[in-house]
Parts: sequence; structure tokens; C-alpha cells
Amino acid sequence: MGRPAKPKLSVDKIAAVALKLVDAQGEFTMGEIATALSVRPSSLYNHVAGKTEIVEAMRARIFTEAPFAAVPAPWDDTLRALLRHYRDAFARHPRLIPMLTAHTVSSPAVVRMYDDIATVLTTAGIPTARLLDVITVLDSFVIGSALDVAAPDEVWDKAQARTPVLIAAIEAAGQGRPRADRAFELGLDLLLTALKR
Amino acid sequence: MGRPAKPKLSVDKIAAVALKLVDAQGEFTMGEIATALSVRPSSLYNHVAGKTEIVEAMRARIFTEAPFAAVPAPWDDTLRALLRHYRDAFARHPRLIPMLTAHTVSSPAVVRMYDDIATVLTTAGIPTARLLDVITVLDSFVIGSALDVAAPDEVWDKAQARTPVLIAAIEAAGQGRPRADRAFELGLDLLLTALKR
DNA sequence: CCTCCAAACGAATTGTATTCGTTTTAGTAT
DNA sequence: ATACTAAAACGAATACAATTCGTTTGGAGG
Repeated sequence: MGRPAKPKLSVDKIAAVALKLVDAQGEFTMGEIATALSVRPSSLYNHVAGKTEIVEAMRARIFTEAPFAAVPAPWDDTLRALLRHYRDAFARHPRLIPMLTAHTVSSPAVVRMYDDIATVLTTAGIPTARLLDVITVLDSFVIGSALDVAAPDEVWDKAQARTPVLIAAIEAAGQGRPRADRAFELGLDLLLTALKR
Repeated sequence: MGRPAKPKLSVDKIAAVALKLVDAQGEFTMGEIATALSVRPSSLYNHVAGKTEIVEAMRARIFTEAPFAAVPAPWDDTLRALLRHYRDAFARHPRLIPMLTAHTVSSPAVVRMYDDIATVLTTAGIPTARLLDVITVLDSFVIGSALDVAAPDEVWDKAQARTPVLIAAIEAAGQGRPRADRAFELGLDLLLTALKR
């Protein structure tokens, strides 16, 4: 029962299991992680300080899951690809998103993404004084869109709408993930068109 | 100890106290609400089903706090005012926002806002087929911007940045609420410019 | 006046995170 | 080899919180 030959736990293993649980049920408990790893809850504390640290480990993980490789292209295509990648990292795990917004932290991976966006925007001719504001706009839109993916379809409920215009619009639009994807692409178009002055 | 002459509790009182607690500490417990109202925790359950219902009551409350009155104006000014109002409702209580994103629900007040936005966009000539997508884009941006208000300034940490461009941009931009406000206005400009085709 | 229900209470229950001391053993220096 | 240190797992204990339930009281309506 003492120390095992090969450690049964690691931060990465814990984060991976937690992510699976969140994808499946939208939440996780220390006990669930422990049983999934054939271990007792208290053992987890030899590797992570607590629940919030597990959430941070998950944040880091979703960005390394699918690494991003930039290819030479016109700046707006590059930016588009960058923002899609950013949003997809969240969208792959919709139920995790609310947990990540609980407290905003910039993991190294996120800061790297800001770096990339800043570089692209500079080559596009955005002045330094405006740069952070533009980045913030893009960031806000991406995170908002990620939350939209996580939102259930009942948010768009015909029965709740009062004006015929909105009812018609809800009927015209599709449902679920395709709808969210289409909206994201539209927003990307709008923002990039405007950014080109 | 039985039923008091005048009820000591009501959903509104509970929501009001909860909101104060969240503004002050970023969280709340049933016990804290109870003591603030000179009552026992179990008494709360005669008025609300549980914690999540209190969160929903808060959601409803922040939109009625400052009612919105539309004035005749060009459609883009009206839309601007509408979106500002929408975002301000969140921004008045930054620490509440994460709780609201925990599960997306459309309160009557929010649906009414969607109705208004839909109407404005229609008069602007947006076809019905595109309407919900446009609304989603605007909604995503607003919610993302609200989260930005809630974010601490450490998110923009020079020390973490790698490229000189980003570092310069962080130095150039201000801090705190003014920075977030400026970015929101910029995003509004970008989106509305693009929407005018 | 009687009855019924709303509203507060207190005790008990449950679920969960977290702490701490103990045990065994791997890795390392002597 | 031997002894020392520290890592890693465990079990028991603690500490909150939310929630449930039965009880009490008094207000309102018949």
C-alpha cells in the first residue's frame, strides 16, 4: 500500500480524466477522478493543490491538444485561421467553457496566441496605440462564440419570442452546432471586413 | 417562532442580498444570505427551490435595475444604445457574470432584448434568413465583452508576453474599466460599420 | 370559531473538498 | 550494501454547504 513502483498519478493524467468527465457530464468531483484512476481522493493532493488547479491544467491541455501551425498567407487569412483555432480549442469541450470563465487567467498558450495575433495585426498596419483594443475585441468575440457553442438550443425558443420577426428568424435558422459555426464565420467576416478599413 | 406578522423573506429580497454578496466577494452561500436577513438557511427554501434559482433571480434583476427606453433614432444609433444597455446590465456586476454563464438561460428580459434587436435589424434591411446569425454575433460579442470587464488586469501582463509588439501594445493601452469600455466601443463601431455593407 | 396554509425554525442528512498523520518504497548519498 | 530522504498512496477525520423534513406558530378566509 505504500509508494508504488510506477506512480499511478500525474497532473496530466488527472487533467485528462477530468476533461473526459466534464465532456460527459459537465462537471467532475475529486472522488470521480480518483475512482477513474483506481486511487483514493486524498492521493490526488500529492499532485495538485486542489480543484481549481485541475481546471487550470485543463485550460492548458485544450490548447496543446491540437497544436497550431501557421502557414504563409495574406494577413487576413492568417488571422482568420488563428481565431478559428482559438475558438475551436474551446468548442471541442463546450461544457468546460463555463468553468474556464469562472476566473480569467491567461495560460502561457493563450498569451502565445495574443502574441501571434498582435504580430499579424501589426503587419496589417494597425497602430500600436489601437492594438490591444483590437485584440480585446477579437478575444471577446471568440470567447462569446465559444459560450454560444455551449448554450443549449432552448435559448432560441420560439415560444418565448414576442415579435413575429424573431419567430421567423428562429424558424429560418438551423439548430445546434452548425448554427453556431455559421454565426461565428459571419462574425469573423464582419470584423475582418471592418478591420480592413 | 412560528409564522411572523410580516413575511421576513421574498424572492426579491433574497436576490438583492445575494447580488450584494456577489458584488462584494464574488460568491455567496445560503448561510450568508440567511444571516444577512436575520433568518435560518432552511427558511430560504420556502421561497426559492435552491441556489440555482437564486442565480436566475439575479439574472432577472440586473435587467430591471435600469429599464431601457427606446427613443426614435436612425437604426444604427438605436442598435448601439440597445447593445450598450445589454452589456451595461452585466458590467454593473462583473463578478456575477461567470455564474450566469454557468448555464445559459434566456430570461424573459433577455428574450425581449432579442426581440428588439431583431426588429431594429429588420428595419435595417437584414434578410430574415440571416437575422439569427447576426443576432448571435452581436450577442456573443456583448457577452464576451462583459467577461472582459470581469477579467483582472493581470491578464494583460507584460511579463508573460514574448513579442515586442504585444509588450508595446500593453504599455500603450490603459488599464481597468476604461480600457474595457474603449474596446467595447471599438467593437461596436467595427460590427456596425460592417453591417451597413 | 375552526380550519388550513404560509412561513420560519431546528435537527438531521448528505455530498464533497480538503487536511493530516502513517506506511511503504524508490532514489540517492555514504 | 546501508542508511537517509522524500515521493506517493492510503485511511481516518474535519469542515463546510446545500438540501430535506417534521414541527411550530399565527394569519386569513369560511
